[in-house]
Amino acid sequence: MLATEFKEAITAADRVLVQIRTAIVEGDIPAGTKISEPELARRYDLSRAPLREALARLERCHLIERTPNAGARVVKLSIEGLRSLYQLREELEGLACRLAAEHMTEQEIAEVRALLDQHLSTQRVREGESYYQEAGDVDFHYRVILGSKNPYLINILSDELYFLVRMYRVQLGMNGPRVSRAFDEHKAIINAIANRDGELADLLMRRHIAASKRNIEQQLLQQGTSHG
Amino acid sequence: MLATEFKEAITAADRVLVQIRTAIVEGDIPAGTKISEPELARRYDLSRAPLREALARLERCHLIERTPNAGARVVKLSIEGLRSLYQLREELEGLACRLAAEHMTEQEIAEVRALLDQHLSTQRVREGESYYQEAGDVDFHYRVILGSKNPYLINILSDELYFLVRMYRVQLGMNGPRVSRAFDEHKAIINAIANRDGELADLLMRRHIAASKRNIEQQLLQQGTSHG
DNA sequence: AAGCATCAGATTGTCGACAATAACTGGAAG
DNA sequence: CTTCCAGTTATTGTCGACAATCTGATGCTT
Repeated sequence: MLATEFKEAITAADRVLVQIRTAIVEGDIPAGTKISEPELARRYDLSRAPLREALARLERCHLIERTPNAGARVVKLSIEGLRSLYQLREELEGLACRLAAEHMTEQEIAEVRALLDQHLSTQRVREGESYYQEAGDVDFHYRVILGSKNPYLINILSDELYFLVRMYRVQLGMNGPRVSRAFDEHKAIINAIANRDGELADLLMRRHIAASKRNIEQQLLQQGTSHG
Repeated sequence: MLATEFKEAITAADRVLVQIRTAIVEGDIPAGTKISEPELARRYDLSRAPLREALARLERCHLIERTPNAGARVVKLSIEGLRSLYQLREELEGLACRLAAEHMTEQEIAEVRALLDQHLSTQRVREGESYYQEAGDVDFHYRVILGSKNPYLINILSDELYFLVRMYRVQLGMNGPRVSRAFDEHKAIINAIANRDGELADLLMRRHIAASKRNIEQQLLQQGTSHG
């Protein structure tokens, strides 16, 4: 899905990684499920060697938790986990904004603006389908992150943290007025970057992420209280 | 070395990971070296399966770079790499300080202070031996990072970024007046945390890290100019 | 002579089987 | 009836071998 995955050669471990990762993020493999290596190997029709390679990378992006000799479980979504994750996200994407304001080329900025216009039109067409919003949002953030030009920051955000972020968002959903507001916030952020105002872009991005967090937090609280 | 490694069971992959990682950090396997799986398997007397598991984790902490079907190389130390890495470090350890000022218990703070006193005494005894300073510094930063109580932040800093940080520091060295100053800076940081002044602790930590960066940067520049 | 295609060698990716460890069931003792 | 212990089963960790791919050298063509 992300550009960093298309290095040169695609291996079986890469393919099954994408499949399982998508299944976890979308909830097809529910949170908290015990991972059985033989079962998954049969299911995806390959040996355990590439499967274990894939599991190692899933652990890397915090989608599963392994304990030696005991196996792996799909991570559980929790309010503390969400807070810790978004605390980091605010800080790192804020930094990404400051660096993007410094390093993004005019062409890259123009491309992001074109992307936003495109999102706006598709949003009009497919109103209510939150999945497209989700994809669009991820794409916007991804562009800004790349714009930071810091390889370690890019790696941490887009390869390690973002799949878990998407898991929270996909499984707990974006609702109501939040969807339309996000576009305006994206616009404001890219404007600040275009003006080379890193401080402002940082601030706006932090608020944008904080708002998103509150939204998911409420869903989690409602879900939690209704169950217990 | 770090507490996060002693989970429950120690496997062969864990052991060889620690061995190879130490060899890379200390420079026994020089930067830029091509990694040969069969050779390392013979050298450490095990099969390629656990070795590959170890290599996957080394890639995770940026000590090696793999390209599919082509093999792995030990990472090269560069001035751009150092800057990108320390840019992140400043931000993340600054955050860690703010969180530590909020979450560390009085007892944890007292332990860090005891640790610093101990470092001071051992420094007097073993003056000049920069390795002990190195270990002590890592230990101090590690305590503060743990004090943040944010599991994702802890994981990124101590499991992913810190071995590369250590590689820069061990191979390019800490020299002269920097060593003794570091202790004072550590003292000031833990004092700010003890006063629950997260802002100040953040600022002091950023300066501390920036100073460390400049030190290594100079070494790299001298080394670079003397060669070409 | 330079550039490209082809082939040999080595390396990585994948497979199935074995060994070591952990989880589960059943039974016995308190 | 509960708790602890042992045997059984299933799972993970490791191994050696095979297949697919890349690297480098050789020879041919232009």
